[in-house]
This record gives sequence, C-alpha cells and structure tokens, in this order.
Amino acid sequence: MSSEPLAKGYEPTEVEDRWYSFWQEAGLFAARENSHAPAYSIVIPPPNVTGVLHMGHALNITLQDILCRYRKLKGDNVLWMPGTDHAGIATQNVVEKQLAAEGMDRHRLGREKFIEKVWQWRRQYGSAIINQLKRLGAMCDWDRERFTMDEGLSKAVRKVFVTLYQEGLIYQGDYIINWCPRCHTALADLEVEHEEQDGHLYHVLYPFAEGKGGLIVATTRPETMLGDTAVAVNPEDERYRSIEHSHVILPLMNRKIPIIRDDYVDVTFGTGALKVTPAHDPNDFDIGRRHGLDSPKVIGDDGRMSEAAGRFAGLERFECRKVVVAELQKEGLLKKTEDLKHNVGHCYRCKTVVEPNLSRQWFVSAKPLADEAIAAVEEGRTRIIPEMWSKTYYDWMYNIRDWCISRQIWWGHQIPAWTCSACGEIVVEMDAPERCPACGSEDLVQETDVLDTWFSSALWPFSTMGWPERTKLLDRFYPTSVLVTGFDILFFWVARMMMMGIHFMKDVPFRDVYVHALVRDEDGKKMSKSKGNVIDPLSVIEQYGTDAFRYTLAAFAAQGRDVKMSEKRVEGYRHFVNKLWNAARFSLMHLEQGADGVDRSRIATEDRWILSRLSRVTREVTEALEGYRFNDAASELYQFIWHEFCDWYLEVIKPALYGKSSDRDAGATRAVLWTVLKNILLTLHPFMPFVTEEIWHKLPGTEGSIMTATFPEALDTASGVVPDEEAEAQMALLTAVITGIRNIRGEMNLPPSLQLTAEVQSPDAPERQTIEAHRAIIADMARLKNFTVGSPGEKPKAAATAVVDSCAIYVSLEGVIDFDKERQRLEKELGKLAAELKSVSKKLNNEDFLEKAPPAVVEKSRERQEALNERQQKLTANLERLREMQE
RNA sequence: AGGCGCGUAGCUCAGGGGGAGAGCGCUACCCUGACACGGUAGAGGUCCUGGGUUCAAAUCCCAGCGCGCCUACCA
Repeated sequence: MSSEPLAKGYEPTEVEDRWYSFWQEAGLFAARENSHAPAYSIVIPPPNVTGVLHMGHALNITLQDILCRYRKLKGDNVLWMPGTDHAGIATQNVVEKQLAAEGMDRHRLGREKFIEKVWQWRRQYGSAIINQLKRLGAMCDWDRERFTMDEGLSKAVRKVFVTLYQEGLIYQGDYIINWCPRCHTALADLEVEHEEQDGHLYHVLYPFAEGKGGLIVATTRPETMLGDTAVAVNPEDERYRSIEHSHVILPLMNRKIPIIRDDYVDVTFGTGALKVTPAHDPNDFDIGRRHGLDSPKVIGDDGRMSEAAGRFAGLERFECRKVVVAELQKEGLLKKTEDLKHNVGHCYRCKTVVEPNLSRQWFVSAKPLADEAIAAVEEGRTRIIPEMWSKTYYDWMYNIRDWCISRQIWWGHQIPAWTCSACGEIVVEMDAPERCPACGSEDLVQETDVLDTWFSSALWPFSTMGWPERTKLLDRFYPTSVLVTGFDILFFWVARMMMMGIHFMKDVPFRDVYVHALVRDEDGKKMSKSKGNVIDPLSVIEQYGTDAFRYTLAAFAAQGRDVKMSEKRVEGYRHFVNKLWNAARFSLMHLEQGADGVDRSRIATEDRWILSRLSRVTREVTEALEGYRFNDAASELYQFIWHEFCDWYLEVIKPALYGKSSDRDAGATRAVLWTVLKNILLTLHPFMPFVTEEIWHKLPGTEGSIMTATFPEALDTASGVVPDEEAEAQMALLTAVITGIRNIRGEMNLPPSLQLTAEVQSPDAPERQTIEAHRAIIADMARLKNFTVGSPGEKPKAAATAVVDSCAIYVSLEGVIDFDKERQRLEKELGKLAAELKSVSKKLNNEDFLEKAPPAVVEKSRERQEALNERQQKLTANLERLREMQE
C-alpha cells in the first residue's frame, strides 16, 4: 500500500507485465475443485496451434475474461479452461511446408517420423498463441491447459468413436465427398467455402447411337464428361418424350451410354438434358444409384485425370477441361458456350477448388444426435443469445446431413478401426486388438485415416475436464455456464458440442451460448491477410494499452452487429483510461490517510448525489453484464466516470478538499470520494484489469489484489450507496443553473478569467432554498464574484438571461454589454423553444390524444408545455426589455 | 434460390411506440493548483424510400432500393 503519487500519465506496458505475472504467481486464476462457492465455468474456444492472435480472438477472449473476472468478484468459483486444438490439416500443411524448405517431403520421411516432426513443431511454436492470449489479460486457469491431441483427450476421442460405432451412429461407406486435391483429403460439407465465380456453360452434342441427331447437354465442368455413364432427361419433358433412341455415344470416349428418365432433371435449365457423372457429382451419384449405373472415377485424388479417362489420363483437371473443349470444338460437337456465374467450392484451408469425388469414408449419422440437440434449445436447457441465432441453429440442425469425419492426413487422431487381413473383419476398439475376433488372425491393419479436428473439438467441454474418467472437475463444472463464440463456428463447433455433450454426458454442454459478432475492418470488410486490412491486436496493445483495447472491444460488442474496428476509437478509450488514472491521482492526493465510513448525516447534496448515481450505475452495469450487454455496461461506466464523477463531482468538492469551504465537512466528503473511487475500480476491473489493479494498490484501505475483492452492490446502506431522488433533483437544478451561466459566458464570448455577477430570481421557495444553500458551489463552478438569490423583483438592467425551471438567471453585462449579441442569443433560444412548443401543443390540442393516450403521458406533455411556456415568457420579456433599452 | 442482419449527425456506432443520443471529427474560448490523452460552450440529423397499423412511428407491419452475411445438390 504505497502512497507515492501517481505519474502524470498512465503508462500501460510496464504495469501490464507486472500485474499479469503477479496474478499468475499468486494463483488467482486457479479454479478450486473443492470449493463450495457457486461454480462458474467457461471452456475457451480453442484457437489453432498454428494460429496467431487476430481481432476475432481478441474480442472473444476479452468478453470471456470480462465475464470471468466479474463472476470472480461476485464470489464464484471460476474455471476458465484454456487450450488449443491440433488443427489437423492446417498444422500438417505448416509442417509440410517446413519440410519442403528442407528439401524433404512427408512421404519420404514416413508417417511416424513425420508425426514426431509435428510434435516438435508443436513444442517449439505451439504456445505462441497462448502467450498472445495472456497479453490480453486473460485469467485462464493455465495450469489446466489442454490440447486436443493430449493423451487424455485422445482417449475421449477413441471412446466416443467406439461408442458411436457400436450404436450404429458411425458407419463407413462409399459416397461422394468433397475432396481437396491439394491437401489430399476428404472434407466435410461445412469445410467447403462456396464462392461465386465467372464460368462457362458448355453445350455439347451427344450423338444418338443410331441414326442422326443427338442430345445437347450443358455442363460447367466438361472434363467430367469422360466419366459420364448416362444422359438423363425429365420424363415429363415434352421435348424428349417421344424420342425413340435409347442410347447416345459419349463423345471423345466413344462410349455408348443410355438415355435415362429421372425427375431430378430441371426442364428449365440448359437444354433439359443432363449428363450424368456418378463419380464426380453428388446428384449424379444419386441418379446413378437409382438407375444402377457404373461410376468410373476419371479424376484422381491428385487432381489429375485417371486411367479411366483414357487418353486424357495424367492431365491436370483444368488443363484437361481446356483440351476437352478444344477437341469438342474440333469435332463440331460444341454447340454453344455461355457465360455463367456459378458457385464453386473451395477448400477452407487452402482455397483450392474442391473436387466432388466418390470415395470410401467414415461418417457420423447426424440426425439422431441433432434431434436431441434441437430439443435442448427448444426446451430452454441451453439458451442462445442473441435469440436470433437460435433460428440459424435450428435451420441447420433440421437440415443436417451426415458428417464425413475421416481425413486422409497423418496429423490427428488415427481412427481406432482395424481390418483383418485374413477375413476382412472390421474391428473397432479403444486399443489395438491382439487378434481378429472373427477368425483369430493376428494380422490386423489399422485404418490410416485420422479424424476431423472438429470431432475432437466437439468433445471439448467434457474431454478437457477429464472424461471418460468421472472427475471432480466434471462434477463441479459441467455443464459449463456459458460458451462465448463467434457465429462463424456455430455449426462447426457449437452444434457439434451440443450433439456430443448431450449424447455422452446426458446433459447440455453449456447453459448459455453467447454468440458475438465478427470483427471487421473500418469499411466493414472481413479482415484477411490477402486483403491486407488486418489490424494486429498486439500492435494495438502496444500502442494504446490492453485496457483501452479491451474497453473498445467491449463498447463495440453490441448484440447482433458486427464490430468495425477503428484505431481512432481505441485512442478515445486510451484517453478514458488516462482520465481514470488522473481522477485517481487527484483523489489519492486527498486520501492519504484513508477514510472513515460514510456518515450520511454529515454529507452534502453532491455527496448524496454521486452515491445515488453510483448506486444506479452499479445496478445497470450488473444487469447489463448478466444479460451479456457488454456495450451497455461499458458506455454506462464511461458516462458516469467521465461526465459525472470527473466533470461534476470532483470539481464540486475541490473547495472542500482544499479547505476553502467552511460550511463543509471535508472528512465526510473524503469518505464518499474513497467509496466512489473504490467502487469504480471494482466495477471497472472486469473491463480494465490492469489499470484498476494498479490504482487499487495505491488506494489506502485496500488489501491484496483487486481480484480477491468483492463486486459492489447497487444497494449498500452501510457504505451510503443508495438511490436518493431528492439529491438527484437538487443536483440537476444546480448543474442546470451553472450550465446556464456558462452558456451565457461562452455565447457572449466573456473570457473565463472575467469574474461575473449573477442573480437568480425564482418564485419557488424550495428552489430558492436549494440554490441559496449551494451558492458557493454555483459561484465557484460558474466563476462568479457576486451571486444573489431572491424572489422575482426588479430585473437587472444590462443583463443576459437564462431560464431554468422557475428560475430566471441574470448575468450582469455591466461594462461588457453587447446588446446585439444577447438579442441574437435569445432569439435563437426562442426559436428552438417555439418549435418544441409547437409539437407539444399540437398533441395537446388533439382530442384523440387526450382521450386515448395514457394519463401519465398526457400529464407529462402538459408539464412540459407549461415549462416551455414559462421559459418562453421569461425570455421574451427579457428580449423586449433589451429592445427597449436599445431604442 | 431461400434465410438472416443492417441502412440514425461529416466518420464509427448506440437506442427504440410518446421531448433525436454517444465517441471521434468540426467551431470558439481557455495550460483554472488530477488530466491539453485536458476544460467550457457551440454547430450539425427528411432517423434509406413509399405505403399501412396507431391518438402517436426513427421505433411495429408490408413493399421497394442499397449493403453485408449465412445456407443451398440446378448441371
């Protein structure tokens, strides 16, 4: 508890490092397994090990940290479970690139050695993102950090796989999947990004097998025709109903293929004749199945044409497209080429054009799992916030399709399935079986595919807590309190966690899902490296400090809207941090000896006022945080601290603190100042952990870390924190009078150094009393040398006028009189009044309004009209007087 | 093709059936013993357009325009 004065400006860097280490070393982030305090838990959306911190993480982490710090101050036993995921494809790509640079490749290295390389990479670089999260101040329980490839989590993965397989919810089969020829693996439907591109629609004539003529088919991917096994037309299509031919000749391949009839074909598209390539198109695959067609694969897994493509074998697929088109043209079979915008799927990891490919893969049968997950949200066992996202959730869940979970890469959880070389039996078990249960052979070969990373991420809420063991952590902290995440992984991750959590834990994985926005650049564009519009959070932190950055993110995090990041705004909040710092600096100068408790019988109006405001703001901030309205909480505090605490309270109490005010009890005021500052620090701490901790330690009468203190109550009689309407009303009058006088000073261009003479006349005795009792404050704040209060009487001669409630305020212009200027000022003011009066009067002259509007609303309008009238009348009178004097 | 969201001050955005708000920027004045990362005062808006509901619409409903996003097996 040192009391050396604070530096003139706040310098974040040193403070942040110091306190973060302090917190960690003091074990303040640790969840307590044996505590009986209410449990509050969050699992972090695990960033990729390959990742670097971006704005999305920053927002995501900041919001979670605000919640955790808030709950901790509220006395909860907080567990914030951190970790990373192994990002199968992404990580493998990174390490492969590294190998390539060394003139190596993974195939020459071999699977085992390659995986060892990945682990090496992980050990060397894998904690980069974790260290970056720490820069944000995240109070994760780092001792519990998990990785989706950890032994424990790996066990959970195998357990889930085996169980689902036994339940018939995982199966293996030959289907069309999305294939990335570059990553050389299957992808789930979700992992394909569709992008509209300019392409061509080629119209190709397929001649009838006998006789003249043929069918014209339209295609955007002519190279796939090499694998065509039929041409389909709609049975209802008049154009083709009567054709007698049963077959066409597949051009270039010279293969006879049937003409089939299938409802699927859209008569309005192209020519109404559809080439059918069962091995390279999901719809064609279905048609092929319905009609028992062959499905030759003409595009290989490397993106080159396969043997089945005949003389085109070996050509790269897009090269082949050109060659096919050229040859068709040469043979006169290319009848037309149209421009066409169409959606093309790209690999979400490497952006390569995805190839639909027939392949044997493992799938999760999603429907039964989805049904439970839908019910959980419908029944409110899990709340999605903002509510509108539940619609998106339902929509996807209701239309869910089976999930392809096998990946043809090496880095990941190898699928725990073995094939018996002797009898072909498939054995699915947690651990490698010794012999085939069917034939007893010991020659078992493990499936080489690994599982989708999202498969292990789906288990995150319980696998991180030790499942499948029954642990204390699970007992205490599952289900988690809330999941905080961006909507971009609502399906990838949230939906799947819901399915797995409910299925395996028999309870939802989280009570709440708070879905936040994406961070975009200043123009609302998605930040991406290729666009070059990324703002690096770390550079923002270095420039403005973590607290300012966090506050910006919180203030921007309005529900249902994207965050457009602007450094200008961060700068604004850096000023706010500095403002707080200086308010504290000032306060601490007067709080050297600490403070006694607040004695409400000894305190003044402004003390009661600030305590009242504190009470209300505390309530509003609390409610906002409970409702995930971070921006409301942030702006409420900003407004209160800057414009009420600093602008008014600190200014008003200065005379008392400096001992210039004889009628004030400085000790009582100091006690209030201490209370308000302390509560401000605590309320602000979840948003600005560093600066609040720093000031906390300078504030006399505090002990230990602010993290171990208690969040203020909105109603705290012992500390004098209670709403006080009388004080608020009086303060409103005083500030209005002061502002009125300042306004005259400003508008009349009277220099601040000029001490003015002013007089207030009011017919209202209580108003007079209030003003009279606070004459010193008004005189001080408005810089007056003479200030008198009285009943309406003779009006001062050369004076400017302002009206507040029933008060007429006259500011003497003796010696500095500028009639024209004052006249203009009054005319402007009267102009505004007239407009307002007009709209109120219009309402009050409307009988329907008087009849149908709620009485309270009518009454309010009446009062307003009266007040406006009074103002208008007083100002007009003064304007008249001014004119008379000028004549 | 469907679905969702957005359109409010010069910029970035809150708000939301009954007197148009904030931050930044701008103008004027001021280094007043916490703070120029500051203070005081001020200017600035047909709340996208057109209908409808209502005593009352920036706010609710419908349509349109513009923008963004998500989902989708029309080759």
